[in-house]
Amino acid sequence: MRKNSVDQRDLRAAAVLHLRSRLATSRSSLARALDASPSTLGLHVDQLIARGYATESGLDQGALGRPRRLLTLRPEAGWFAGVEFNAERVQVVRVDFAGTVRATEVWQLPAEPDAATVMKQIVQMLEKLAREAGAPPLAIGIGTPGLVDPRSGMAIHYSFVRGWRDVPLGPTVQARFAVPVTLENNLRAIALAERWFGGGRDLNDYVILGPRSGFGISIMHGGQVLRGAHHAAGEIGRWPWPLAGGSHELHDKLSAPAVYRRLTGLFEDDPLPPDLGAAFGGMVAEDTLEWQEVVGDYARVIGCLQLLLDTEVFFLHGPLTALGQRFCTAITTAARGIAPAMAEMPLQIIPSALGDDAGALGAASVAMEAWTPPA
Amino acid sequence: MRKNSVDQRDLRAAAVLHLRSRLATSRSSLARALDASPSTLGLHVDQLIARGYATESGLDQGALGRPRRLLTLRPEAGWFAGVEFNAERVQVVRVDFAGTVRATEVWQLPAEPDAATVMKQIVQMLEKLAREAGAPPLAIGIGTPGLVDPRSGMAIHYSFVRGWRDVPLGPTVQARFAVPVTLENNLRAIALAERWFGGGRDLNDYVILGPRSGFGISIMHGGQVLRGAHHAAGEIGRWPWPLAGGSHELHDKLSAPAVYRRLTGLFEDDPLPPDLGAAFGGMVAEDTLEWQEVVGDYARVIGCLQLLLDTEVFFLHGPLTALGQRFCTAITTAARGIAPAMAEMPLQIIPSALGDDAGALGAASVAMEAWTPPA
DNA sequence: GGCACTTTTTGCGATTTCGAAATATCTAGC
DNA sequence: GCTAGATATTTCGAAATCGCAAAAAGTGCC
Repeated sequence: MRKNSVDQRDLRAAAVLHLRSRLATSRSSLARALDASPSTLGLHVDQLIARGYATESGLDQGALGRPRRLLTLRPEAGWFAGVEFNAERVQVVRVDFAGTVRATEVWQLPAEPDAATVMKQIVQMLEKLAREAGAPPLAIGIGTPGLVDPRSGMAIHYSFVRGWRDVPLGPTVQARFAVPVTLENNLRAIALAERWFGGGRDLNDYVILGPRSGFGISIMHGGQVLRGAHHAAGEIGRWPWPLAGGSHELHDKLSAPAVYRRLTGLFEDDPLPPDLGAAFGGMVAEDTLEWQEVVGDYARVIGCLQLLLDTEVFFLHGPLTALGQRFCTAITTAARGIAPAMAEMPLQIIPSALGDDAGALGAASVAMEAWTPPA
Repeated sequence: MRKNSVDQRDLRAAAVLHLRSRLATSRSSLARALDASPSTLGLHVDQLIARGYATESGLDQGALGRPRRLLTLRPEAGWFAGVEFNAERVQVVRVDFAGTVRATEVWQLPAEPDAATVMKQIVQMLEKLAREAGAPPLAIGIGTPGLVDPRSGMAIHYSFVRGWRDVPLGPTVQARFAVPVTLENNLRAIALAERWFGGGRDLNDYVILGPRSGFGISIMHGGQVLRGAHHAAGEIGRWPWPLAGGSHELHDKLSAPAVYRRLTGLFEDDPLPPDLGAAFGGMVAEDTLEWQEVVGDYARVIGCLQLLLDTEVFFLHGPLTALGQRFCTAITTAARGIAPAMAEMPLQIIPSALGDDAGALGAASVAMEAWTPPA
């Protein structure tokens, strides 16, 4: 129905995004990718070059014909700030205009912080990034746990920070830095991170598995993040488990702490190691019954998701990635054995190559996508 | 990133679609809806009128200002054909250019038909429609059970018709009628029917529940049908059930025949009434244990879907709609009791107002969306 | 009736985009 | 070295679109 078309300003913005993703490298390939005429696109590229956003970076001789004049974004044209936080820490990243990560910083929050403390810390770390960069960012993205309304910049609710209810996080930060500030849910930001910095570069359909203190997923479908009618899609941690008549939630079985307890035999109240990722990494791989049960639960959930969503790849994030490819392969195998229908199902589960930075990188991705070149 | 914009020909097509959906009724409201300038849109509307697709149908005086000149599509400007079939029957509808259903026809197929018989029947019924209309259709949509590739017009697989594998249904029909032919999966077509002819007129996010001979769903998200990476999304009938360690599939529990057997105590091999819808309609409503179990199973599945997809409405289709609002209300109530998380969840389940025609109407919707005015 | 006000529609110059042809720049083959 | 062929980029007139101002067509108040 609607053409994949864009108008002047958006055309330039789309060109910048394509160059940053390195999906297109010359005027002609950009024109093809953006479905614009070569002449129009040439004009916009010339403008981007004139304003210092891009340069020609040499020639690329194909097998035949006139060589393409390669286009590159100028890293020094500006930078984007990505922020991610939860109840324990705040992390920021600085990404230059070409999409290279230039700095990351983590700050541990005091125990049981309140909303004001978190907000203050976010602003302080952004200020530090700006000082180091010698310039304000072009845009700021914030990955926020809990419910978020990206439109208004309000953080609706997050139970692990005291007083975190209807916090005007977006407007507050915007007032301080006077640049576009965009909020996005944590996990959905990670979906974007996978697209811009991870293994989702050439994929339009994938799912992020996010077992951390809880268990949630985010869905990339047709190149767009699936948000749901009330910005609440992906909350499957609240599924009852086992599904038919269980008294638990999926959270209680598949979250990172839960999996650690199940694999090590710890009780509910026993203290957890401070760094779960390291703890999982140091585990000796054994085909214990507990291991098989955890793998089986994951396989069931992922198998169902695959039948429902028909996605291309599942990216595993969070501490459990330390269990490595072995864990993912075990899940795949188990899923194929659950039901005849699942045996033939295409299924790919991959531990994300992005580490703890994923959320902050995703937030930076949000900023990159929100920015458009000035008129 | 990309603007919601359209170009010349698509702008006219989008204008026609908006007029048909009665979401916009004047030049100015169309311009706002399509995000185009009033001047540009005026030109296109003048063209549509000049070519006989639309007319001005009076004035609408608002509270203030110059009255709008109402625009209407001319029903006699052409018609669209919608076809739906399964192993038992073929149904066609004729929808005029303004979106009014003008004729529907059903043909019962012989028992265990083969692919050639089905195709021949489809073509014959389309020919009859065209004869009655006195003109060939502007476009044809076909709602197809099983796997479908809308791009190539190939029907990949459907087990209940002999030899139904990689059938070039689209190209075959196109060769006969020389108009655009679009295939779409049965249930996904119904999602479009709900948008064009049912209760989904003002909704962008809803889910179709399709318990017929099997159990599947289709998902409308952000105004777009969710297809999945391999056109296979929504196949949750193949979920194992109960989820944790069940030896059944959801099909076996929630399909229309299964529900009928569960509610009436019939055995697997007992014959079913010929018209399940009528049978459900004639049922005396009793709070039996079986009823509660069926409702409970539906509640669990729908609750999980709601947490995952965060949709606005679930539309119930198929024979079970005959159980009425009572069934849907019972599911809603049951879902709220399953888990604490589900108690506060927004949840709306509605029996579709579209009857057995839904699939054919959806196919016609596919045709309407595929058509664009000639240059 | 006349005037202020509101909203829709139309008119027009400026801007943007397109399409196609012309030009540029390479490889391959003779 | 020259020519044919291929692909990329630029040029340029035509077409589409926009933004804004003007005109049209009502209501309500005096």
